Amino acid sequence: MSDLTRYNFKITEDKWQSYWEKNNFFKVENNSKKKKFYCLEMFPYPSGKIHMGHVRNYTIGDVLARFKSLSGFNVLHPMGWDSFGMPAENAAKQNNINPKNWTEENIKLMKDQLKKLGLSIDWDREISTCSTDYYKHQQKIFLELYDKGLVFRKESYVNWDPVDNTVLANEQVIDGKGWRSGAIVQRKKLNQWFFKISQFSDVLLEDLDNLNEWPAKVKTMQKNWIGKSYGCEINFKIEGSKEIKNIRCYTTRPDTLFGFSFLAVSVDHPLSKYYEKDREFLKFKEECSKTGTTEESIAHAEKIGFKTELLAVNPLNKKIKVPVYFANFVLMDYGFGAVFGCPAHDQRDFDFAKKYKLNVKTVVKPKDQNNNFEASKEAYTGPGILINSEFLNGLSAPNESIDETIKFLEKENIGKKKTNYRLKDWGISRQRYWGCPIPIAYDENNEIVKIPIDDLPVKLPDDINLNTNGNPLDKHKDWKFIKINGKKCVRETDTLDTFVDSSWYFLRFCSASNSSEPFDKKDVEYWMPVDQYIGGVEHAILHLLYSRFFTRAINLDNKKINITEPFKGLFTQGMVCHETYKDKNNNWVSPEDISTDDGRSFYLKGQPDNPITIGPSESMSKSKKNTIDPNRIIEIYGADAVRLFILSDSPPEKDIQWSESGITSAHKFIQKFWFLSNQILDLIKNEKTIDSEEIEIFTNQAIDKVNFALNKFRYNVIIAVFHEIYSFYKKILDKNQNSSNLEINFKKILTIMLPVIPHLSSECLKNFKIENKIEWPSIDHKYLKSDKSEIVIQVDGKKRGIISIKKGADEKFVTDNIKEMKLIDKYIKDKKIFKTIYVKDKIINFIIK
RNA sequence: GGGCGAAUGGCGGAACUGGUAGACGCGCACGACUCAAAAUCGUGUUUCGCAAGAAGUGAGAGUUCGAUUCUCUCUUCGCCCA
Repeated sequence: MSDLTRYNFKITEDKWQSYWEKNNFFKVENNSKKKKFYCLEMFPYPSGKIHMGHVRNYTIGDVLARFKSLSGFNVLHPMGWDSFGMPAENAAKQNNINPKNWTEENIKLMKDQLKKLGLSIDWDREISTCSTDYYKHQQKIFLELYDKGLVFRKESYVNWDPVDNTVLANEQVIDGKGWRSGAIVQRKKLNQWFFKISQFSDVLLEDLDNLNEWPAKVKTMQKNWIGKSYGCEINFKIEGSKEIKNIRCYTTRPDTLFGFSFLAVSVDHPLSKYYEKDREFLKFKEECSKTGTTEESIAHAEKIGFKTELLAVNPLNKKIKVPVYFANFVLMDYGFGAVFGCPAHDQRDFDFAKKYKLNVKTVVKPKDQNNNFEASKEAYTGPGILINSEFLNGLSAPNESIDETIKFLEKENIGKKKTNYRLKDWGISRQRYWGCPIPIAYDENNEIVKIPIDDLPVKLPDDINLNTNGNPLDKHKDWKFIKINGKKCVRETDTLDTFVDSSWYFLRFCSASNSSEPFDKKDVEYWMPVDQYIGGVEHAILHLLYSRFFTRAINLDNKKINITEPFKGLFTQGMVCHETYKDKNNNWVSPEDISTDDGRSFYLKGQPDNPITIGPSESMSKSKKNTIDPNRIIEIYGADAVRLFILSDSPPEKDIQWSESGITSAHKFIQKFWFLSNQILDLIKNEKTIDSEEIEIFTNQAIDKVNFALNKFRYNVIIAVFHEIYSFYKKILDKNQNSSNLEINFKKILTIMLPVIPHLSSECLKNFKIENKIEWPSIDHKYLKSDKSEIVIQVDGKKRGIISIKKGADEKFVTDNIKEMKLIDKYIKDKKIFKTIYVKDKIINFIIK
């Protein structure tokens, strides 16, 4: 007798997980005659607890990895830890422990949790970016890039917290104040390290076209981020100063030059040094420093200016002279730190001009307006025709007018055409302890000295006092002062941005155990590029762009690897959302703390007089208390149920709503299927009848649907097919007939379910005496469609009936058959058929009107 | 403000290149089992209508024999950039 007891997922899932582990089931070799498939999910930050976002990300990846593996590919599916970064440092500060211990402890916890999901990961290749085994190679790469001239040092502005004595990331600046100290953040100039990513602006942009397995959305975002623009640099003559005779500007709209009414420069512009003794200017500069450094904060801030006594001359009409301002909305990093203001055709300039009562002269009119058109309420930025612009009048803006203006400026030697990029060089210095040390020192003349290769890695010191202001490494005298070749040196105390760690980890996975080199050329040639990369869309720009930069940087001058694009396919999954709850005092409430008696109205657990209001479903976050702990759910329902549900309700690229009823229904399915499988096991012991065509057709079609859905990432459709499979085989069971092809087909079914619910499938397959050599079933195409087709009968495009007829029938045959049907007489009667449209095996449409 | 995308039952969603709209799940209703409940199983479930039938994929137009699918305008929402 078969096992008709309930499916004990705890025992079975444990059993298979340890079986896979003991047998090194997912260990992958670098040399194989099989075709390779590199499946990678973005590696996690080891916070100590997995969240539903991880569950979704890694389940999607695991389904693909298992599918490819069953399909005969040699699959690399590794996992690692993005383990440097601020949370460890903060936690260590709070609890007075070492970030290293905290991180390693978390990795242990999280690894156990991930293993409980039953992922097909080759743990032998596990890497952790905070281990010297990893970052020693990174330091080597850093020095190589330095030798290639891709690393440099320059002064740059940062958000400075004057209380904590530390640099803040943009997102740590809230309303102009430090998130921790609450102090007003200052802009401070610091010497910092940069990667010269701008050298690759053009190729990074152009090569986006080749990434045809990337979402268009991500490519657009990267394109906008790189922000290539064609414009013009113009040299303005300045009057009223002995020192400054010219100011150079960059503009994308030189054609609006006749609407020029002021010139604005950044407070950091070289011009500013002549105003350093001016108290009013210093006050203004300080005011500007409160604005912050992001483009967004500048855009939102009120436009303010400081008027100088200087005048700028309009190069197209030298009689026109306009005032020169310092302004808070001009960035030194963009263009030349100076812009010419044309209020009529730029909203920012318009706001500024209104505030300081400057001239607004309209020089472009929309095509359907007359020449008296005036941009009086807001700037007009659309296309049109040039007016009030002397020799430019009548040209169409923007294309024709821009070309013509540039031609003139070049001829007169006042300006020239220039391509500009929004993408800035990548600042990689972080004044923090918990990051990869920069392998650089400075000698007594403050000259840069590379740490010799033999002295690598530069290890982070363990004995560190984190409870100091500023960078703890800076205070660690033993570590900081060293000798290189007998010369006294001071170490660089900045550490690397953690985005550096994740910019090459996918290469490291190819040769995870190579201790002498970051990676082995042969391994990388075999595995790269990543065939499918899966992760959150929040990394659409920085992480992916930096990784694309890194592969090019590593390849520069000496082709170390055989690829330029690291990620052939990219998939960005949606977020996991949950309803939000608030109590009567407007406090967020966790879903675990609410109760209901009737399923309609809810109250705070144990407090029936404290009603709960249900808010919209939003992405799970600790602050809104709408998180669900995957651990708890796995405990209650099992990993297979969680995997099944997280894929079932929405297509993977869209957000998914977590629901209690959803996970219970997934759990019920697992139980139901277990009974079904066991009952079929019983049934196949009976005497066999002949092959059932019905089974053959259904099973082949089911496999076909699953194949299709797998290739298109329509994983929610796969789950729908699973339900169809259940109800079909339930009906077979009810017939209580063992067709001679039942067993073989049901085994195929179990196999195609394996990527999604590996534990249950493996257990069922084992009961069917299949344990090793499981292969993805092939399709017998003759069963995909029967020899009859259902033809829809339409009259005037409306569905009026359906007829089942042999395949490939011609129009006459179909019409003759339809004529015998009374159904159609009703609609056609004695009306004349004008025209008949017949699409073979699909549809026939009679037009009678 | 600019760019991109989305809108289908009470809800999540399905529909391959224009060809039976609503697969599958949730919820709900009814029924079976039960002293009863839970669990489980079965049936039904776009709307209006007793029915025949009609309408129907955010709104409005267009192309077409035929539009959820293609084109245009608009509305709302989301994301990114500003």
